[in-house]
Amino acid sequence: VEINQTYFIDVILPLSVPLTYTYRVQKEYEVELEIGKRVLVQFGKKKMYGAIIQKIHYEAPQNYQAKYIEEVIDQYPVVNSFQLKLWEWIANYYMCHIGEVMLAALPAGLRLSSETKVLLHPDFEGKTEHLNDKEFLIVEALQQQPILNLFEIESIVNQKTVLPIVKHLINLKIIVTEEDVKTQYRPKKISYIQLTEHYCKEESLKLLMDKLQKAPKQLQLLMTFLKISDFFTKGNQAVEKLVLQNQSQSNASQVNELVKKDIFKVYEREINRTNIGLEENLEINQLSDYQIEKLNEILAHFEQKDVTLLQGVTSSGKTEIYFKLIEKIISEDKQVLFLMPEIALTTQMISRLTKRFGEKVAVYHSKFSTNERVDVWRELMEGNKLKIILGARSSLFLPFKNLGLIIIDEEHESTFKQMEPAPRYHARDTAIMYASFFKSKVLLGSATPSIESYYNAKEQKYGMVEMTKRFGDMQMPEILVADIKEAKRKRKMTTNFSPMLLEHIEKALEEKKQVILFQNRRGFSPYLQCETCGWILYCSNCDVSMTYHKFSNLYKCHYCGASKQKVHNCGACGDTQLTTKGFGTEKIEEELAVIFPKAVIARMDLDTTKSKNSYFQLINDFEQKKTDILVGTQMVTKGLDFDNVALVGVLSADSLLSFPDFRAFERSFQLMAQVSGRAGRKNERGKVIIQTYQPEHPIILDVIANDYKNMYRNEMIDRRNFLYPPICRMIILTLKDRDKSKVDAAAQFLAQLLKSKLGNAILGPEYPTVGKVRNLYLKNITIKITDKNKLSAIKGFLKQSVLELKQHKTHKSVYVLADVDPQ
DNA sequence: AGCACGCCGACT
DNA sequence: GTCGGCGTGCTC
Repeated sequence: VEINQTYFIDVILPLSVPLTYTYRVQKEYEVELEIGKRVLVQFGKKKMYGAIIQKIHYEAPQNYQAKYIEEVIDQYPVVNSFQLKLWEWIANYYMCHIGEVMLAALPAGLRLSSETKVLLHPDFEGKTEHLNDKEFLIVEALQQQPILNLFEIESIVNQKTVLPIVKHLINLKIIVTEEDVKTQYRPKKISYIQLTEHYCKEESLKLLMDKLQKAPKQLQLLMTFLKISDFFTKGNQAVEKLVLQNQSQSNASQVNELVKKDIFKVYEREINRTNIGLEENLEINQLSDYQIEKLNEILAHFEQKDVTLLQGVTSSGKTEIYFKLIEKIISEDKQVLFLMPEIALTTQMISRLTKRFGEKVAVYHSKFSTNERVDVWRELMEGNKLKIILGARSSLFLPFKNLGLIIIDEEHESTFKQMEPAPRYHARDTAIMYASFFKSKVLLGSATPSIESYYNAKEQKYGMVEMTKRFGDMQMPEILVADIKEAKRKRKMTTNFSPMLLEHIEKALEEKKQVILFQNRRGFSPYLQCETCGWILYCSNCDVSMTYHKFSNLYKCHYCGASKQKVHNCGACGDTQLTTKGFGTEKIEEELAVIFPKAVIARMDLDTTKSKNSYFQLINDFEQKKTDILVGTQMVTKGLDFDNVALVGVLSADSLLSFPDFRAFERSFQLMAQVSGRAGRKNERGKVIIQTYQPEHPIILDVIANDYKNMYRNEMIDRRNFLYPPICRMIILTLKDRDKSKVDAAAQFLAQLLKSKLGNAILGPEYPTVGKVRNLYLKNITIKITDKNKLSAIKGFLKQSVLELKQHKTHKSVYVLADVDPQ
């Protein structure tokens, strides 16, 4: 090793940039270098970022002069080598930039980027005569408020381009700018109170007590402190400030008074927000013989295979088996990751797990604050306490050291796949890859597995364990079909409810039982149509109809969020005869209120569960039987264990079945089977009513017969005939541009290029179902890959072809994104 | 992502 | 003319 060599590091920036970048390291920082630590670096003219060290080496870049780093931020790495390897795998497999993976993986509190702040120059004396109007406005604002950011300046001068003005003012030495690097993370601190040295002596303490006779509140505070800290036997023990306040019934300012008088001293300690002091409940939950048998089957599969699929009908007691497995893994001093879809992460599950495993458990999902997330992250990185993480898909990115098992419950859920933005990763598939880094096992659980996973089990790639018995031999619900076509023909459908459904709701209400109604569409009605010419109100930015929301009295676009207030005339013929068509949860709720005026009706959809609290409130009210009928979207199908539900209604099976997607039938089956599982939990057999125009549809028949296997067989025939996953792998390239003809031309060019090498593996280009979103026209090219050994070569070719497309002047501005294994 | 550079329309 | 908006390219 040469003596004068300097170190260089390749870093990952928290940005969507295609490369890693090389920086030079000053001698003084060399000892601090470690892969996974963050360094502060300047990227571009002035912006600063906290970037992750990916590689440390001696190779000076050939074609440019590397910048020096600003500093090494961390004392310890924030990501470990397993995580970095995972990031690289995701970027590679899902065809995105590693910076995008970093953005998804690191909680916001660990990401650093600078913001430009504008301040008055220290030598500025207030002369403003020579300034123009806009410059004057900025200086004036800075005299009011000493620090401004660029957005604030934009609004002050009311224009988008402010940099030339700012630069001019800098040249005039009137203002300066600085790059302010801010952290969002604030550790939680707890204040403790102790006596000051002086009053620890007995005489001075006594004197103090005498002196405080005139201030009874302060005396009381002092006495309470002495009592809580057990001062006379244990000495000057610190007491938590809040505890002292509560016990002495005083407030912070009264405590501060004593601090001012130098009687108390305060110190703060950083604490972690993960579960503290929760007791582990060592009582072993007894498994039934059936559950023990199934657990042993799983363990036997794990001897041979890395992944096992556990197919268990609702309430077959999967959770107890999960718990036993978790127990086993943590007794080997390994960690467990328990993934669930966000909507299934209910308080019920969280409290069950924390009650059993105490402070070994942490929960991690998107409704957590960034501070809470960083605390979980740090505890995993630095501590040794956490053994079990329960979370949604992003908890895959936490810093595990010795993962022994990943459980993925509701494995079939499509929300495990991230759609927007990149990385478009599937948490199940990524978890299987990740587990292999640790040589650990994966358990997939579902009542209605995804076709892919079931196929992999059938092909002997995964182990498979089936649980067909419901716990306590509870019966499967009785499923009835209401033929809407027939009811309409007989003119018995005046509302969106069939006579059969109405009759059963009425009966359930009479018996004081609860009802769940499922309609996979929020809002009041999905479109507004002209009675005269058939015109439909469309979103002006997207290629979809606008949904009417009665509550807010707005027409909303569910794709871009745009809304319109009132529409009186037809956009084509100007007629005023406009009617809302179709129905969503809101309309169902309204019709119900008319038919059953005495019933308490609640609605659970995206619109009613925006806040964390409202979601729990809805579930709570239903659990406590305050609600008679719950109307909802997907949300009602998951994780709710209610005992009193006698009836579940699916209002329109057709809207599921007619979805333009190769997975529509699979999804319809899964959704209907899942809602059905909500009916009749204890003692009684529940009822499910499915309303449909197609009572003879094979999927409906499979749902009635609860025949997953038949659904699977038929689906596989279609997937083979029309070549869809799991028979092949799919990648969809989506091209976007504001100019429709540009997208068409670029898509045509790219498809031609791809076809020249891959032939009929390339489909399209074609318009997706929604051809325009947020004023961007879309076009898809689908790649079907039957030989999975060629997967990475084909991805390489795709990247290269996109680069080639970008070489052409006419096509270079078209945005291309890749979706690997689309959902 | 954010910033510089260069092109082009519209307003003093 | 010039200012400000906007597309394009580059950042170690």
